[in-house]
Amino acid sequence: MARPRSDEKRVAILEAATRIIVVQGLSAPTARIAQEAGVANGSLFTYFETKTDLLNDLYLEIKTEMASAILKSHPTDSKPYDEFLHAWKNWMNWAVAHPEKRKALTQLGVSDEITAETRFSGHKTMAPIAELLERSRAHGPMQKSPKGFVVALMTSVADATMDFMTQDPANAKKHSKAGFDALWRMLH
Amino acid sequence: MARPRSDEKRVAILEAATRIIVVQGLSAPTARIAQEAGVANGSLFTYFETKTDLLNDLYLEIKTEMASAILKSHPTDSKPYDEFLHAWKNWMNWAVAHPEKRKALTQLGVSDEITAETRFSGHKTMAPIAELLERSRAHGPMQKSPKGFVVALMTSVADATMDFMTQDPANAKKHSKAGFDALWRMLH
DNA sequence: ATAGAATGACTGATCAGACACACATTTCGA
DNA sequence: TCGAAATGTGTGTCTGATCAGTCATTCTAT
Repeated sequence: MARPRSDEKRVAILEAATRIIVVQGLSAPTARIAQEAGVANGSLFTYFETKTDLLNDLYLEIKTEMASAILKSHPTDSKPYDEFLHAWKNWMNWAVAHPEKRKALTQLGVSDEITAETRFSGHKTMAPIAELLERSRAHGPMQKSPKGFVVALMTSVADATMDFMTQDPANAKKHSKAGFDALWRMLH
Repeated sequence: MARPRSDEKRVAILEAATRIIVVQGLSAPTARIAQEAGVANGSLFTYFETKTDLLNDLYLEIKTEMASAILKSHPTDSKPYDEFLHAWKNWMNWAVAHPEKRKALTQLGVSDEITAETRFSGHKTMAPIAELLERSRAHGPMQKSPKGFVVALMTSVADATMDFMTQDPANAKKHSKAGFDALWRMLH
């Protein structure tokens, strides 16, 4: 059998794309991404049919990684508060550890290159976190609001918190707690 | 270069840009914008030196309009709650009445075409609203958090609320109140 | 008559993607 | 065991399309 199309290079391209997108935006030339990945620009298209495919794959890859980071070593039998706080800390830690992935994800998220299907898959990876949120707001003032609205509020508070942590890393821990407390107050 | 004669055409171009950007994104050709505005593509450049200038002007124009809509008929001698709720309602009404401007503003806000100066000017127009927020959180649990963080949280909750109202207009009023209550809980 | 506004064909630059080829690995016949 | 054909991966030059911005010219108001 011929050497399999290496998954390593695919990953290298995705990582290169992340780095380039952060500084050049989504209009970064594929040739620049290929160069950064140490691959010929023609080769890029043997791994991804089109630039759009590359961007969609990247979006999903990062979102999936983020979701699994949030659920890392998740305590199953704890109180909602502890469960949720644990997930929140994981989330914020991931954001601080991977600012470039988060930045790329933000750019991809508002791009119209990302298809509805891709967004839907992305949402599905966040389903366990949404479930956690459901349990946390079960008896609070938002129990009558649509689930999607509460999820949107949580996400937006998380995003704002992550932005601020990235911008002022010295007080990251403090901001993380303040953001969580603010969210918790919102739900109770 | 030639100086523009009519401010009307400048406005027409900005409005056309809003409409086109909503459906085509920021990569929409200037020729398309000019066409929508009923102007020759060369003429566009007698009103705006470059495409980047056009986008920056548009960002500021919309942001300024939004800020003044929020402060419309603002009650000066009321309690913080009433003042803030009034401003919130204005904000949400503006968003529902001008979904395309909001959409364009969102796109422009994340674009790297918008300069730091432009963003700074944009923030300045929101200063009165930030001031209002300051009064509303004066004695709450967030009084120790940096002003910028609290503003960011408010903005993100507002954005999420506006998104949901636009997406589910039938229950817009309900969502508006739910969003405000959530924000108020966050601050108290 | 003239100054400045408006025009639209044109240009140079950029970029996604194609394509023809080079090269590595596996298969297979003798 | 060995060489060569077959199979499939990787390359980089090339091309057609797109687009921001230019400029020689025309229009319009006074």
